[in-house]
Order: sequence, then C-alpha cells, then structure tokens
Amino acid sequence: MHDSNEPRPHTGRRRNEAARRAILDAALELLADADGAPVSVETIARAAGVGKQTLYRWWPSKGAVLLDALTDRAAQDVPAPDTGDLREDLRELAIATFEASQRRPSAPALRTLVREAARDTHLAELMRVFTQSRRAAVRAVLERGRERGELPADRDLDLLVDQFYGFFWYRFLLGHAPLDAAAAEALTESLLG
Amino acid sequence: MHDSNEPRPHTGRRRNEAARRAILDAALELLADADGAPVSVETIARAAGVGKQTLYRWWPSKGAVLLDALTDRAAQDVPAPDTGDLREDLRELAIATFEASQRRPSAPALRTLVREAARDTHLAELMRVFTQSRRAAVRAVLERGRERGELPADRDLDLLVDQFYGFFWYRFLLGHAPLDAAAAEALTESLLG
DNA sequence: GTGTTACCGAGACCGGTAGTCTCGTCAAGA
DNA sequence: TCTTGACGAGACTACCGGTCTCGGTAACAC
Repeated sequence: MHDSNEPRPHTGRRRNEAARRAILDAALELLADADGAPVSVETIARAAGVGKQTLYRWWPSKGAVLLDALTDRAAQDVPAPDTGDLREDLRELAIATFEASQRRPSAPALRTLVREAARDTHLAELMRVFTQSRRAAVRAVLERGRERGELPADRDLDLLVDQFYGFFWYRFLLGHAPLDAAAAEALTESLLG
Repeated sequence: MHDSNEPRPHTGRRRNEAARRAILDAALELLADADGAPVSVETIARAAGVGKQTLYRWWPSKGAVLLDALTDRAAQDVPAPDTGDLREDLRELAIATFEASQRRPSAPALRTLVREAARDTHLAELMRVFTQSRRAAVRAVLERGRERGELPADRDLDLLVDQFYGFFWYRFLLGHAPLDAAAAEALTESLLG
C-alpha cells in the first residue's frame, strides 16, 4: 500500500512544456482553420510534431484537448458590467459577447468545438461547464436590474437568459445573419421592451 | 448516344416498396431510440432486413436517409395561423412548435438528426431547407401583424424570427428548461412586449 | 558516472464507421 | 425463355479515436 498523503518524490523525466504548448497551439489553429469540419487526433499530433501517446498521456480524450486549446487562449474573464443601469449593462454584455464571436482564432474554433460536442458526450459536458459562467453573468445583470425595479418582480429571468443565448448561438452556428453591434443593440431593446 | 428525351422503356426488376418503407421505418425508430447517439448505416440496414447497397442505391448518403425518415413521418404541413391578431397567431405558432418538439418519435429523432448534421455538411444543407419553411411561417405571421399596424413599421422581423427559433432550438437541444405552453406564452409576450 | 524512472516520438494495432464493390439470386417484363 | 436490374449478403477500403509497445532520452538520486 502506498500512503497518498506522503507521495514518493518525483523521479524520471519531466513533462515537456514545449510539447504541451505545441499541442494546444496546433489544436487551436487546426480548430480555427477547420471552421466546422472535424479535426482528428492524428492531425493534431502530426502538426505539433508529437506522438499520439504524448497527447493521451495528458488529456483523457480528443474533446478535452480541443476544449483546453480553446479556453487556454480565449479570454477566460467574463465581463460583468455593473453601471447601475440594466439596459446599459445588458447592451454591454451583448456587444462584448457578439464581438468576441467574430475574433480569430477563437470564434471559428468554438464553432468547430460545438460541432464536435454534438457527437462527444464528454466534450458536451465540459462545454456545459464552460458556458455556465457566461449564463450566470447575464443572469446577475438581470437580477440586479430587477432589484432596482427596472424589471417586474415576476419576470422570468431564465426565459430572458435563454432568449439572450438562444439568439446568440442560433446566429453564431448558422451564420445566416450578422452578430454585430447593431444586432446587440436591437436584441437588448427587444428583451427589455 | 442515347436520346434522353425518349428513354428506353424500363425493364428488369422494380424497386421494392416494402424495402423502402422498412428502411425509413427502421431509421426513424433507431433515430428516436438513439436520442442523440449516432445511428450507423449497418444498424439501419440490419434492422430493416436489407442490404447496405439497397440503401445506397436509393439515397446518396446516410444523412439523406435519416432526413427522409424524419420528413416522411413528421407533419409536413406547417401551421399558418391567421386569426387577424398578431399576438394570437404567434402564440398559436409557438404552442404548436413547442408541442411538436415533445412528440415521439419525431422529437428525439430530430435531436439525433441535428447532432448528425453537425458533422455532415450534406445533411446540414438539407436541414437548412427543412427549417426554411418553418422560419417563413413565423415571418409571414409577423409581416401580417406589421401590415395591420400591430408592430412598428421599422421593427426588424429577421431579429424576431431568430429570437423565436433561437430560443426554441436552444431549449430543445440543451433540454435544461421546459418547452411547454407556459414557455410559449411567455416567449410570445416577451417578443411582442 | 551510473542506474532508475517516466516522458518522448513513432507507429503498429484494435474496433467501429461510411461508402464501394462483387456475388449469386430473383422478379418483371419482352 | 431471356434480358434486365433490384435484391440480401458480406467482403473490402479508407479513416477515425483510442490503446499498446518500442527504442531513445532527460531528470533526478546516489
């Protein structure tokens, strides 16, 4: 038996940081270039100049690598505007979200990632965690507004959050209509009446 | 050279209608049972008691079979309410859409189909055509309402349509919140203020 | 330095998939 | 009866995610 509280000191060769970076960089770049098309593990490993096993030694699945590649670069901090005005906060959040969805390489990479998540339940679960904080940010803005009386007390906030992100993902994934500042403005006005 | 205007009369064995039905029925059932998980061509053929080649003789790809299986059974007629009242029409459309999204086997089959379409560009294109008529129905209702003056003349109808279907697909695919009559009611109120 | 350990790149391998090809069979019409 | 083309069955190719094994090598203990 091994006492896990007092682990044996590490010996042997250490993890190659350059390989980790090369994998994440290659994954993000391929993810972005694919823009929806699947990205294979073989391709990532080859592009990173790395063996497949090195990849599977540090990540449990392809999905985990892809998500890591995205979150590693994508701005992790979610904007949390609090100007004291609901309309202003929501507009700011919408503009920031929409604007971020146009940036390379994160945006096309995210599109590919969602496509992959449609088939990969493990990745789908990770994505849920990833999006949760963004949903929470919108909800917090709405809650503050409601406390200030800018929203009826009985207004269903979950409905509003789903309207916000439903609209966003719909346009982001289909790409049939713009996600620009004007759209952000119009969505905000529509949600708050 | 063969004159395509006067094709040689058909000879040989005819297409087996029973096989066609068996394939579509098996595909829909498997699609519904999978509820998101992929459905393989092998499985469909086996369940239908049919050779793979029979399937590929009549459909160009797996995606085409799946879509055909869905549209074959799913109510093709899109409701087009026209009561003379925008709010009433939109509510009716929302309730009908949400209610249809709960029915078996079409609903779970549709969920699976969308997942497949995320990887299959051919299927994605077919899906676009499939959803176009539904979008048009919502837009028609909105246009009639605008003509009656129930909506400001400068209101962006594409935005409203995307809000409607964005919300629907978001909840349908994530399944984190209900798509019931109350949600339909609330969405309608939210869209029309 | 020497030995041990664990990471490294490379690639064979497994199971599963979409789609093609071929086989012998069978039904519809000439 | 003969030609034609659909039929069920299944071998086959190409590709993918993931596992396994190999010889080599960097980091550390001694």
